[in-house]
Amino acid sequence: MTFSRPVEDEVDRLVAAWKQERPDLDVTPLEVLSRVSRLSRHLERERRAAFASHDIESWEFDVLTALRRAGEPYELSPGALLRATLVTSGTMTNRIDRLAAAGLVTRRPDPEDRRGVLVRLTPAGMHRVDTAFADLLRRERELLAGLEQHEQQALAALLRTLLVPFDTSDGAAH
Amino acid sequence: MTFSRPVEDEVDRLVAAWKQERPDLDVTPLEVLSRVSRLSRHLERERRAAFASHDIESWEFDVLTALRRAGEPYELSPGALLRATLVTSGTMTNRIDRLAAAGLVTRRPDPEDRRGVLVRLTPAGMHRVDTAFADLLRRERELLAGLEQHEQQALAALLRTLLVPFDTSDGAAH
DNA sequence: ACGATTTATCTCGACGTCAAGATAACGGAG
DNA sequence: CTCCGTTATCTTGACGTCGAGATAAATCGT
Repeated sequence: MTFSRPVEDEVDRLVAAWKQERPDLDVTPLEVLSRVSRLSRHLERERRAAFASHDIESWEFDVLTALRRAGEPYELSPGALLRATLVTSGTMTNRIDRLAAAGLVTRRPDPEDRRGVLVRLTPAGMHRVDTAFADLLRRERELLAGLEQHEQQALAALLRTLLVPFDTSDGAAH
Repeated sequence: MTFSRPVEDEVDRLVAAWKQERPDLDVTPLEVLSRVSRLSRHLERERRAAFASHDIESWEFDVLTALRRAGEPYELSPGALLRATLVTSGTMTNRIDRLAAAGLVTRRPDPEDRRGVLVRLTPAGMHRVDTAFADLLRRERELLAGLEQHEQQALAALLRTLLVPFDTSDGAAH
């Protein structure tokens, strides 16, 4: 059995400072949520660096992977894409415009709903995303190397509990 | 003893879709990291909503809390602030400008280093941040209500492990 | 059929962030 | 004391996102 050494991260210091300044408040929620926010920020930087070598940007990747995951014929509506990526509709329109200009997706009217359009991955987009994704997974595995398999599973399960309420009630962007 | 029901979040669906489309890849890193990113995004929305009622914005809060935590005399350099908030120097300059214009902080030259300046919380800024912080903690506690105390502690510990490498090697923004 | 409501997407202006570079001052080596 | 690399902050321009509103079509109740 290994005992955890007193290794501190920035959040430990942050919480200690609050206890000093506002001993009347219970700041334990920060132990979890502040770490989530900060880790996410660090991850975003890592992603950006990882993608730089593949000539792809973070936001492009998010959209292309959603289409890639959808499977044949790699086609989704803008609405489905914005729900998958947690951005607003204006943002998604803009993203699709730029991806189409880059030849990574095409846009065509939905034959079954004349309000809608369908966004489809091109072969070029497919190749781009598959290459970048493999590399991303490799780098992410390294970031998790500090945790045992079972710890990763436990962490995933705990995070899922927090996430379910958001993903159940419609967390759709407008 | 309670058995966990098969409650799914969006990441479960996302991982399942990848296994279908790319059975050759091991996508388990996403179980953790994708949840961190998505949860952070949801949290940011919650924060924005919470702050709306206090006439304060998310980015303002981040800067003001850093100063508040610092304790008497509630004064830090821009450099310290950008390290605390994980933004770049240009962003921080801009933020301080706007906070100063709003009368929530003041800026004065550092008497000991003529390159530097010191940013200090005003009484108005202090009041603003203390009110908003109490409310934020209340809301965050609700978000964590789905987890027992010991689960929250376990989650915090696991996240710390992932965070330490970033916070140890200088994760400073430029 | 008709009108009201909902849904899907796009338009546009305001805003915050980033990245790179400019400026100025510090601090150690010789 | 001077040179030079480093550090601290600010400036600037490009860019991506948001949020509110516009447009158009589908859906539902009567």
